[in-house]
Amino acid sequence: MQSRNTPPTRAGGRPRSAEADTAILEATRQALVDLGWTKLTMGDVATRAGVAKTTLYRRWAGKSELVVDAVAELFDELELPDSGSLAADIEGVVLQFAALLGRPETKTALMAVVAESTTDEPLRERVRASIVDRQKRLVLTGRARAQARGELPVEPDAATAAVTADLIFDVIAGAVVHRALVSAEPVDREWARRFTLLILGGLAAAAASGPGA
Amino acid sequence: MQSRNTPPTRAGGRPRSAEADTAILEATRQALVDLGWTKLTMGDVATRAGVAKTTLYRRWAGKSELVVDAVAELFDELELPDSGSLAADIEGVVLQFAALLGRPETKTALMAVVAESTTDEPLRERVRASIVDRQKRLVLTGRARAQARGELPVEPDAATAAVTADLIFDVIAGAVVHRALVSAEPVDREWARRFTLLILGGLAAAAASGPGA
DNA sequence: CCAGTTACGCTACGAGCCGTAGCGAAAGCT
DNA sequence: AGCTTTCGCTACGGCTCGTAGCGTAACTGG
Repeated sequence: MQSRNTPPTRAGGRPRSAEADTAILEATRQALVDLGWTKLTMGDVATRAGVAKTTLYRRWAGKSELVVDAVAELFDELELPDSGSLAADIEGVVLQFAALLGRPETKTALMAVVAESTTDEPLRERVRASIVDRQKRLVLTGRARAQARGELPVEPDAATAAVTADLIFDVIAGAVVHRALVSAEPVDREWARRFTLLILGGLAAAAASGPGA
Repeated sequence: MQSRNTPPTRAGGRPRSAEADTAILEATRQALVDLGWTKLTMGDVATRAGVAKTTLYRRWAGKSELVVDAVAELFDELELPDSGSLAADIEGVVLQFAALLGRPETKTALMAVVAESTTDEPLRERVRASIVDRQKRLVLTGRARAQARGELPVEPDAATAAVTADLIFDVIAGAVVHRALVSAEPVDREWARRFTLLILGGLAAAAASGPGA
């Protein structure tokens, strides 16, 4: 995964402990659950992981980078089972995102690192590579399947196809994040269903469909 | 606006300086621009505003509450000119949101306070009342206009109508925020146009429409 | 005019966290 | 062996936090 910072020079000495790495990341996630982003401190994580504070700073520049790597591992679990239809795939993506955002460690960390990244370009790139792209994969997969089934038109020009994919991704991920973290309302099957109707059929379709199945 | 904490007991003594209030909030916004959320400190804001640090703590519990009030004032400017059609109104809402999110003080502060609010319920309520509801107004206005024009069906049941409104709001606000802050790509007229097509006509319509007008 | 009440500026303080330096010991490689 | 890098530990200056204490300023009611 190339999470930690690579040692500045080449090999030849004592190798970095892989156990320490996993212990630190696990301790970071647990600290996020217990304390939240703000009250999480480097010293506390070191104590929890059973390593010295200096060891953390040898591998990560600071709290933001550490937390990004810690939560990024959770996004590895994301997977999209082929459910046979575009509508079902969208609901699947939505519920997958929602499950991750429901976890307390993700909830408190995700917005915080995004906030940091608005004034820290390298961090933003790290967030993109470690977290955002992992989400995006799901959307691209679902889109490719839908095109294979003939449910969505294939865009011949690669550039405009990429623009469309970006648009779709921002709409889906943005809506789920906003619902879960800003509105702080549950992203359940019912919400996913109505959201899917909106995305597939547009505003009028979503408004016309009542609460029933 | 009822931004600061009301004095605990009733009147009778020296009133709080209104000039200090505006100076503090203005200094807070400027500090957000210069330093960003993380490096902003209460002491620094006090110095910029020309007041004592203790004066800040008499009115706000901490950095989060202060920043919420400081950026909330910016959201007062939000207004939706009646542009005659639902499509144009949606583009208007999107560009209004985008203009606010483009400001450096809003950019760095908004995600930060949302992150804080995930582990601080009173703060979340404050964010909702001061910021989110101000955005929501625009969406509700546009929706009502569209229904008056016959562009959207009127939902008779108040409960389901509210659910639909919440859904639409999360989709629009979420997409804009995600595009601007997570993907960190510009929300320009072209993007607003394509987004509007997607919201109005659904996925297939958005994909079918090429880059041209 | 004068007592009562509240806000203000200022100073000072203990507490906590940051990020780094310096040390001796451990663990690999050639 | 000898070299190189990591590790745990301790200690440190610097910064921010949030509060306490004081004398002064501003406004109100008798």
